[in-house]
Amino acid sequence: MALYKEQSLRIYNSMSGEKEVFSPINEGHVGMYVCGPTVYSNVHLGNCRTFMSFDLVFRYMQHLGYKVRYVRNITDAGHLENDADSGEDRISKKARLEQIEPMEVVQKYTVDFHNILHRFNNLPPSIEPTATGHIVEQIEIIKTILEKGYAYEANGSVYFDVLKFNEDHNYGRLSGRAIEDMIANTRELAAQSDKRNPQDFALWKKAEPQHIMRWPSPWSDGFPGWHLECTVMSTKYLGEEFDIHGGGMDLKFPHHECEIAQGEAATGKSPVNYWMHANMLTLNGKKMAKSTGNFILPEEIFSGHNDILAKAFSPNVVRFFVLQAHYRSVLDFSSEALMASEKGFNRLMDAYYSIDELPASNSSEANLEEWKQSCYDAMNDDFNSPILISKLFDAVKMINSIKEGNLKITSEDIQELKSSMNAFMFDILGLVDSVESNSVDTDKLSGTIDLLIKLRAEARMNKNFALSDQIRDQLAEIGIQLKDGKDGTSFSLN
RNA sequence: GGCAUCGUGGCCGAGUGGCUAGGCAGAGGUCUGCAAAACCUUGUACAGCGGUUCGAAUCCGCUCGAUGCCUCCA
Repeated sequence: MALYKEQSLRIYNSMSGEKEVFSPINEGHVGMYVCGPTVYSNVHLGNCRTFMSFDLVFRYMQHLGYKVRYVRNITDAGHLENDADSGEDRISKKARLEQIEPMEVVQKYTVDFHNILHRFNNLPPSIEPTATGHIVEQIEIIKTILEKGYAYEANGSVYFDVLKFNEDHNYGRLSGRAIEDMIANTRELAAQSDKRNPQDFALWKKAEPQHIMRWPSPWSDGFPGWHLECTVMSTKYLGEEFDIHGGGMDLKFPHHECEIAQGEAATGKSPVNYWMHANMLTLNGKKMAKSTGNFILPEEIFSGHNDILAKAFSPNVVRFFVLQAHYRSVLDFSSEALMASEKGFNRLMDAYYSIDELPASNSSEANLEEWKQSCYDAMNDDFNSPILISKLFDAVKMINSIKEGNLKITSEDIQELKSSMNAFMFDILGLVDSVESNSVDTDKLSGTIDLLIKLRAEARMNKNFALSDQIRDQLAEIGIQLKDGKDGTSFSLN
């Protein structure tokens, strides 16, 4: 029997503002769409946090036995940068700056994006469609929305008629905005003369002569509007109504609001059952953002090449740090916080690796079933990874107590503990088993260090502490720490 | 200005009415040739004021503060 029948998963739905029991449209299947990146520069850690959050969702759903189709787009057509820029989009602007083709920029940063997410051990989505690959579909849906009367053409561009839509639908439901308020609080914007109303948004934009990325359409040579690609690609691959739509909190308005409007205008159906929004990663108390320069790149963290970092941190530790906060909470990035996570992470991994050496007893004093269910309860409660991690530390305590002889456990339970820890740490949280992934190198390394440990033990036996301390200290200098325990010396790599 | 979210101990970060988060740091202890590591034990908290309640960090109101969105944005 599939696990999802035993576990009751609840998801916080941004639309209702409440945690709701998750019930997919088709039993056993989940359709999930997540707004992907605009590939015009390197992804920063803030972007990565969002994708790690949804990777957690993807992984847990799969663990529960759901067949998940996870669609995440690549925005390679660029969005309008600002009104003063006469419709020039980000990707083509960058291209001109670097004297290369737009698609070269797209390729470069798409590769970077994939590499970075892979290092964070994110699973690739099931489908990763691009905006430029779906221009035809976007033009078709614009025609439909025009036919239904929710859009109008003006000077070669097509705009969504928000006021018209709001007459028989509710624009602003997701973000909790009333259209009257929006009208009352509209900023003074120049160069919006084609729009009937400032709230209207572009479905198709006529390209200025210097605009590189352009496609023919019934209205003009131009490019699709900012919000259309997600509507088209989500419904093409998941259906007019699908289960989960995710994205960063900053996309809630206007992007997701516009997606709802476009979907409802085109099909008459509300496209999404569960809206999920991942919160921001902050740096210095402010949102990480490319545009403000307040960001840190994953590469800088892996290498330690950034002034705010005391040292380098592995992708694994960064992922653990991110998962120690709930996805709907703001998380502040700092070297200190990462340092704390690293120590905790190492303790967790050390405990995991010591499970195989635990002594078995004839009976168990620990209630593993109860512990395991508490781990599921955490995840079932809107993917509460910080609680899950606290439960894993309960297991660390359990493992250490068994090791110290203060707790008895059967060999069956040891196996159960190991497989559960394995599932929660690696399958669900997506941490990487570093011993397993580096086995070839560590074989040679550990043989070498074991020799040094033996030599040091001999020196200590002969009370040659000068030599034994030299071995210990010099290994420490190159990042190898010797650990003297009851049953001899082991080591760890820092 | 409008809408939304949040304000937890030295730091990070869970928790939504009564009972414990967890991690890091700190203190004490075990172990050690000395250390480190590991393990055990352990303290300090719910922005402020008022209200509801037998009982509030948790609900309500106000004040102060912070952040996000309102323009591309994970």
